[in-house]
Amino acid sequence: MALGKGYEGQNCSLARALELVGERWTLLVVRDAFYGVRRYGAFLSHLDIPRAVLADRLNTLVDAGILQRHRYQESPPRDEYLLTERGTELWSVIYPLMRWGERHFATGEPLRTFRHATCGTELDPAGRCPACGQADVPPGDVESRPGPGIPAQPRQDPVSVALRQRPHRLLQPLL
Amino acid sequence: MALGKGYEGQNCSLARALELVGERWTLLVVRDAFYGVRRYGAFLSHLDIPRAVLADRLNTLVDAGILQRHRYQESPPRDEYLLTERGTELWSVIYPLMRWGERHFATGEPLRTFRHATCGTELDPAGRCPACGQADVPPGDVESRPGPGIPAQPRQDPVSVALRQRPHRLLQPLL
DNA sequence: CCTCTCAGTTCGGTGAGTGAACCGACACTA
DNA sequence: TAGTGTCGGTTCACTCACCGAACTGAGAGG
Repeated sequence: MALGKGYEGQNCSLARALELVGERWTLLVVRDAFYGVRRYGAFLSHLDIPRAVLADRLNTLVDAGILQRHRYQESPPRDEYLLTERGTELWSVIYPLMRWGERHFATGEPLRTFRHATCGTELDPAGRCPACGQADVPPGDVESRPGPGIPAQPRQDPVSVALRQRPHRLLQPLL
Repeated sequence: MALGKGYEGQNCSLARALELVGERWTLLVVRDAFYGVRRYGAFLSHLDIPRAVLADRLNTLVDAGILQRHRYQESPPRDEYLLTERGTELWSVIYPLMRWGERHFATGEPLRTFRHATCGTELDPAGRCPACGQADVPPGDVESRPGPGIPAQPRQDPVSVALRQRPHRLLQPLL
């Protein structure tokens, strides 16, 4: 939500959630984190987001306990950004919103499909596995596959390429 | 999401959804529509949203087929804004986001609870009815009740007052 | 050294959000 | 028939978030 920050008048929990997650780009960053994107440069090239905005969003998400920084090398110091438990719970928001957008505003075939990794069945629009009957398939058990709708001029950044090449389990590192 | 408009680079359906629903205030307007708010003035006083922004969001939502205008009197001409089918489907996004905000950022007891109207059971965080086992309780079958956490200085606008006074079925007119 | 990469920060310009004032149609009252 | 109030906006000046391009700084590699 291209947004300012506060909704002070609103004492509703939705307003508080939107103060964090409703800013422009934020949910796309979180979605990429589900896809296994973990590094500044990967978010940057995949999202075409201004560098300053990305730095700000990552900091905000870390401060909110949605992402955590993890130092993966000391010299030069480099961090990656991983979803916390709190962040992982946003799957139940992101997935239905994705499916909603796909149903109503898609231009063709879906670009990605999501399956229950343990049984291979495609998830229903609410994120359940129709075969197992499992109610909330946790994102760690979801496999994302490239869908039938590949655009004419696909993006060439490393994240897009990796996502097109092979099925991939959510939350696992992509690159 | 205080946001600009486009995420052109992103061919993902999430980005397209966010172009509509990700702007600042938009999801709060839609939530109020679920609560049964239907008129410009009611949205205005309940949300404390700038008049111009509200007018813009209502137009955008109507153009996107999420709300529909309904002329309820001719002189002077007055419209109300009702959720379409497409808009109603956003319940599966709004409800989990509300519960997520409540779990992680609430300051006290919940302000509202949501029950399956036909059996009286409180919905689980995913929007299911634990008693009936009904998977997706449609918003029209959800009853919203004032919760235990009433703020010290409650809002006095008509919508807030009505929501505090009595249980109320979603999508039914509030005032 | 020189160059390259990575992860940011800085900075000037633009556009969305803000809030107060204004507007026009109509109803109600005296 | 003038005066007042309501409702649903529009207009306008201001600010602040976003934008993109340039810059920085630490380290790697040659």
